[in-house]
Amino acid sequence: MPELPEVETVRRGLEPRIVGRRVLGAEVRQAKLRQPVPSDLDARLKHQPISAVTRRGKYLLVKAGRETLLVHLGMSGRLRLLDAPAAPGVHDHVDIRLEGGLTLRLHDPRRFGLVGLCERDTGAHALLQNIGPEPLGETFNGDYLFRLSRGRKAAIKNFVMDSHVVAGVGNIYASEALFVAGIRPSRAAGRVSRLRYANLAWAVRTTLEKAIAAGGTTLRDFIGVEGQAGYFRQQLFVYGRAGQSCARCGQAVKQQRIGQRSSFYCGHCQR
DNA sequence: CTTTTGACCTGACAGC
DNA sequence: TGCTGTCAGGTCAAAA
Repeated sequence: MPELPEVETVRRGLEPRIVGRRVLGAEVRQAKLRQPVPSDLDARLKHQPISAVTRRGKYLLVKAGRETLLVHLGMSGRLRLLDAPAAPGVHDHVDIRLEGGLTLRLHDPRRFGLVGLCERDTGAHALLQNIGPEPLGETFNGDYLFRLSRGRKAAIKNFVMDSHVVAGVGNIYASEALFVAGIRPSRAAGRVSRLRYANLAWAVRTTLEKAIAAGGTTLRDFIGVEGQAGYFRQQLFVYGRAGQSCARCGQAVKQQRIGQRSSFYCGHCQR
């Protein structure tokens, strides 16, 4: 479900409400997520004061004392911040209880999400070790993509969705950015010019920024921490719009499977 | 090294 | 009303 803009929406919703509060305890009802939820989650988080909520790619990091809680929402994860205790429903796997009667609750039907703890003090975690640059950061640009892509034969859509190449770009925003940049998603990554990579880097950045401004994209699962939907869906050019007309040229948007994932593009505007 | 495939899960929906 | 197959905002290890 959630790509970078959705996780950033969650982060922005959480930060002002939980920073400064202490963790009272953690309840794990289902430990079998993408990785097992640490059995000492409660012991290590209890009494710790939350000092920051940050993001790395699609990972959310909650700094609590010397510990750092790591959360990933996978395909179907939702994080809600409850103002009052409420009985857990199906797929409500983890609760983090905070001062002030707040509960941070992870709901994840497919259980591709993840709740973990980083190394004490350093905040390091194996899953964060080899992630590419932040697409909204300074080191991400066309030259970086151009250099890294030389000799690569894989489709450029897979290339930009590779978390080792750039963090946080998933199936929706890869399709959208490639449309904005005018590049066909099936094109070999190594056969795209420096200039077009500059366009793509810009397209990725602006697409993500606009999506964040809209509170993310709600297709089915995604909601913010207060339960609100994101409305970037209304601004999608191609994703999920197969057969509908391209906003730029009017031709029907096409759908094609690339690397097991649905991809959407305009055959006229994207080469 | 790069690329592809299969695995991990549940739920919604289409078609029979 | 079932049943079956397909699809879904992700990611990783293993195989090729």
